[in-house]
Amino acid sequence: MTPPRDVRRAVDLRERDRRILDAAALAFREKGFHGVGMDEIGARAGLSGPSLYRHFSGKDEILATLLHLAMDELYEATAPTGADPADDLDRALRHHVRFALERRDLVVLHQRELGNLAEPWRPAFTARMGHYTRRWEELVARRLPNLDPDEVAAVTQAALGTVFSVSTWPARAHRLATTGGPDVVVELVLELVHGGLDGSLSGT
Amino acid sequence: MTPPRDVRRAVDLRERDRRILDAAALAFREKGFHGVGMDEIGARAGLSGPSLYRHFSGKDEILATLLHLAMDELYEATAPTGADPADDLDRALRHHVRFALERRDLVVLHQRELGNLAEPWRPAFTARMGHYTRRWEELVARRLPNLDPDEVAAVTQAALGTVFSVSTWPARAHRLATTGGPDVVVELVLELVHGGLDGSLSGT
DNA sequence: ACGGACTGTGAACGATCGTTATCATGGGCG
DNA sequence: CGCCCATGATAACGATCGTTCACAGTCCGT
Repeated sequence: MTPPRDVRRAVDLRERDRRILDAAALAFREKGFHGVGMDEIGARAGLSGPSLYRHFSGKDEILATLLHLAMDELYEATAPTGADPADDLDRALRHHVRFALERRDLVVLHQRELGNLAEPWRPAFTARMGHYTRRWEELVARRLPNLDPDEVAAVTQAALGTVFSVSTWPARAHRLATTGGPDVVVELVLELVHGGLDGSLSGT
Repeated sequence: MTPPRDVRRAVDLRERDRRILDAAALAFREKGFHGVGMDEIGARAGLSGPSLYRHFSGKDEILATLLHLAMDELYEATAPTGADPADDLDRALRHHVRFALERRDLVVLHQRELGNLAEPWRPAFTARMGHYTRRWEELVARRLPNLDPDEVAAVTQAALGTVFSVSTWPARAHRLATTGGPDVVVELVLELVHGGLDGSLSGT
């Protein structure tokens, strides 16, 4: 009998693969995709470099898998419920800030290593990115109906920039999360973003 | 007679060096520091790979020079005039947004390649980064006096994340700048940031 | 005109990279 | 037990990297 799968997720993994991916994500965040060798990824995961090829077809697939993992999480968070537009946007923002706090490695990769995604993974991922961006712009457009499409796109990117910056905050700014817990950071960022969007309600 | 220099700037260059640096900045932005070879940098600048060593001691120094160039521009923009704190913050923000639009390559490097800065350039640049961050936090703290230091650090990073996101906006969002000119983007981003900061005036 | 400093080139070196080949080990099952 | 497939390790290959070397052309002061 085939094991049950969550069809909406592009990636499903065994436990050993997760160790490899976690090690790779951390290493990629620290030194960049091209700055880390297969031997180092293997060593961090507790095995040798060439053994990684028993789990992935190569370094490129490891990166592609990590980017898809991040996209799984981020895309789901943008699902509209059809209810109050402001609630949908608020929920998406909260989920993103929390994810940027808990999986800094994945979010940093999503910001920095998109350009290093190789064939044949690039087209499929570019398509997913398109859907993701369109959903975000819908969330923003519903909240700010009097903006034209270019403005919606810009405001969306600015808001995402604010949210994702959490994953690159230096230790000084990150202390807020370690002392007060993640919720403190979530509320602070949401206050900033919502305040900015409220100010943009004035129209063109 | 020694040529006159602007002492506040860490970097001063001849014209040929600028071509090399521009080519390197563009290549680094597209493929990442480790993803570009010296031969490619040279080819983009109109010469061969080994010729670059007539102008720089190596690849690491090219990156270090680029990061210092970005820091020259960004640090100057954070100078307080002692006048109205709100004006100082506003001027710094405007300068940063405009710089993130005009020199996307340098700003992207400043965001992504700090970790690839090698010895012996790392300590000096880390020190400059510290001064830069502290000046920014002062600008924010003067504008929001009832925030504690950790909150100031977090709000500062979030605002910088918003501003610097401009340099990574995709084409869709960037069309605002090509159709309406850079000022449209500057005003939009400033409205977002100021709106967020106003909302945070409510205190802890 | 001569000599040296400056700036360019192609060839080549050692190191490291991603990947493959080859072999060892061990658990599940006839 | 004997077999096999999954999973590990070591050695090695070709490619590419950053860098150095040896050399050629050009400009300029004497």
